[in-house]
Amino acid sequence: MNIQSTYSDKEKAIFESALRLFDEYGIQAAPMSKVANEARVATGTVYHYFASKEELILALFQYCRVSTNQAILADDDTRHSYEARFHNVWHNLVDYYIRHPRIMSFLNQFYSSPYGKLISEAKICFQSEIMNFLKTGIREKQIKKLDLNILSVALIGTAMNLAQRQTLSKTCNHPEWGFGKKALESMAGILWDGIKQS
Amino acid sequence: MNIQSTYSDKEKAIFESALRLFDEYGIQAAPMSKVANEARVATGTVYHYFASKEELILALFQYCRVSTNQAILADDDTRHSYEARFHNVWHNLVDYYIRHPRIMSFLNQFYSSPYGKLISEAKICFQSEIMNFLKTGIREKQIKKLDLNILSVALIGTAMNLAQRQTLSKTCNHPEWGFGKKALESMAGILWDGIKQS
Amino acid sequence: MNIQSTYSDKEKAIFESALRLFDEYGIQAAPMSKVANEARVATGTVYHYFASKEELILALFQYCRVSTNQAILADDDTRHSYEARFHNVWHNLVDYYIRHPRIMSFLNQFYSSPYGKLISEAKICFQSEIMNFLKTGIREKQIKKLDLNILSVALIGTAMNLAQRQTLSKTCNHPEWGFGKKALESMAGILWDGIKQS
Amino acid sequence: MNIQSTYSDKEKAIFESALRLFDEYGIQAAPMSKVANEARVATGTVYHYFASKEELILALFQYCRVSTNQAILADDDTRHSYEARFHNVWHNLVDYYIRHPRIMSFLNQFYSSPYGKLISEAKICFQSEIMNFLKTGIREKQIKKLDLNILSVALIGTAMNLAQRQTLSKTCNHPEWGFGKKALESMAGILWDGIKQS
DNA sequence: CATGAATGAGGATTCATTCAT
DNA sequence: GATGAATGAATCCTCATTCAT
Repeated sequence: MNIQSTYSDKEKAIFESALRLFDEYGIQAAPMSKVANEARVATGTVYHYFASKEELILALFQYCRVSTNQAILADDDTRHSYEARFHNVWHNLVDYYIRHPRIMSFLNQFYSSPYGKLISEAKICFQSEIMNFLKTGIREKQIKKLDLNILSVALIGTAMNLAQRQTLSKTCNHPEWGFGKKALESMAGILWDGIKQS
Repeated sequence: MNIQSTYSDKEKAIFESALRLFDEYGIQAAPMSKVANEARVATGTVYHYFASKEELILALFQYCRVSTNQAILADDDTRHSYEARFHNVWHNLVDYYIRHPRIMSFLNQFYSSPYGKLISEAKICFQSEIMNFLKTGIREKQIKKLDLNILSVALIGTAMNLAQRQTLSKTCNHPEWGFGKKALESMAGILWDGIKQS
Repeated sequence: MNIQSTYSDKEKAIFESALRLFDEYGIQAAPMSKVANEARVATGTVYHYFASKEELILALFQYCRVSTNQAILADDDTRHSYEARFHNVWHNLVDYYIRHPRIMSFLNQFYSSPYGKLISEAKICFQSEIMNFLKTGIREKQIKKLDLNILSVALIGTAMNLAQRQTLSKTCNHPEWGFGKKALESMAGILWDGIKQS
Repeated sequence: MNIQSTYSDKEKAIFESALRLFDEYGIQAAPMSKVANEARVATGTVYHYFASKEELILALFQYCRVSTNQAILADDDTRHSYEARFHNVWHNLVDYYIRHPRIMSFLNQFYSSPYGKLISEAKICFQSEIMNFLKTGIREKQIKKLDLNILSVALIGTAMNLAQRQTLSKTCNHPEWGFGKKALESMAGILWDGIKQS
């Protein structure tokens, strides 16, 4: 049961087109007409599905939020050790953003733009499953009893920042800014060393 | 010798106006005319100092970059322990962004927008002093011999993400998203525990 | 035999919806889609009955024209004195517009808009029954031998203007602009005094 | 001291252009771009002077209202008999609309459109000088003690309606709908006979 | 240097109309 | 007949930029 099945083909085409153009021009500078063109629909059609550019942006945010959420915890397996699960979650997050640079770009722009202020609740919601995952770690005394927001910052802040640089290193042809498998592993290790119950 | 002294009063007024409006409307949606109005100058005057909107944005980026850089390492004191210095640097970064939310907002927007791709070199440069600080830690065997970019991600990714949430918690009136002094301290502690040479 | 019986229920629903929306938004600014919605039919259905927006407007004009015409002379009774009949016709006209403000609004808009120029003949036709009524008055030496158009202006100009103000006084909550029964009576009296054969 | 001197040349050009296009297409269907073109200015220039199409329409209404007002009572001479003055005022009104059919067209459209509801007070104000003129007639026992609004309807309703038909008779090439000098005179006579103190 | 009126290309949005179902 | 998704031309308005004063 995939969330994406709740969107029609046209809506999905519009989302994909928007993601590409938001990445290329920036959310605010991307014209709706181009979004429509690239989605192979008429301008009016976009407005048939989304009342305004803002509505499209918010719907796209939900779409990305849910996709990301699903990807991160999809293969979380409680039979594994918490340490392994933690590594896995963090890697999933990084991987997801690296494999979907436009979604990362969009989410980053969204959060830092005025739109970010529109979603107050939604945002918390976004992270609630990760929050639960971290709570479990504390409850099971696998990680230190730290502020949940702090743990979340440690997990998400590093993953986002790292994926962003990795993507930038490709975009800008600066491979030396990028990371190898070993480097990624060490980042997860730093976090785990920092938060594990010792 | 303050960097800001190299800008005239009008330029600084334009920068401040731009920071406010970029925060309110988003960089791309903020009109030059409003930037001019709020800076109490004529539209033409802005174009006297900055050839175009893009030039203004890039100049503002330099301005913010340098300000931030100065603030972070201004009081670094090599007579203190490296651990203390690390905590200090990280806190300075967080503090600076929290005390200058518009600068944070601008830098975040800048990096996630297409402008971010314009500054390849500049960006690295931005972090070079922090890089040096981290190199020192490795050379002096205070921290593990990790990839410098990874260490930089750990430092900057967490600080940015944390400051952003702190600011959002105020903007959105959700104090529960914010952090107390103790929580901040623990974040720095996690990092240090993760990277210190044990 | 009512004129309205020649229209289907759907057509009448569309007419009513159009009258309401033309009054609210103005003829040109009222969208066909809203006309359809409010008439509880699909957009395409409107186009099934009326080839275009212009056709709808013209059909609605006929509809209103005939309704009005019928209402004004419906109870004209040649057994009464001409003076009484004149008063009655004038009052019927005023009453009809006051009781059907949307029809008045539509006809006013129609006549003052470019559509008004489309109906040359039709318009005269519209007034032909009133013209006949006035001719009778002259023939029977009840009223002065004046230009028929002038008499028609006296009758219709005052009735329209008065009804418009009365309606506006309600819409704008300015009862002092409105008229009582006595004032209405005096208006008819002025006209009669001005045109009667003395 | 002409009211029009308070408008710049560009504003007046925009007004004239708007009057022409509002007459040709109807207020709502006349595009601002054409208004600008015909006024020989750029689109943006129109928006420099008028914040929106609605603002332009309201400003134009004021402009027309004042012009009309001035024209009607400009040559009113209290040394003449009240009857002569009454005829003069009524003729001035008719003449003004006939000589300025676009102003008449605009005012008619304005009053019958939704904009008409915006001006409540302004409208009364518009007629206040005519009201005073009528009051004088009553006070000096030249005309019957009738409701002022009724007198105003008699004066304005007939003048508007007559001018409208006269103009339509030209536009539609139906000279038989029009009026000669004698017919006009008789209309004023009807009114005077109806309202004069006998 | 400073001003702000003027420009006009470009963007968000609407809406009359069509047509496959 | 009835539907309403789809179209895209047309509209209102914005805003980066210029330039005469």
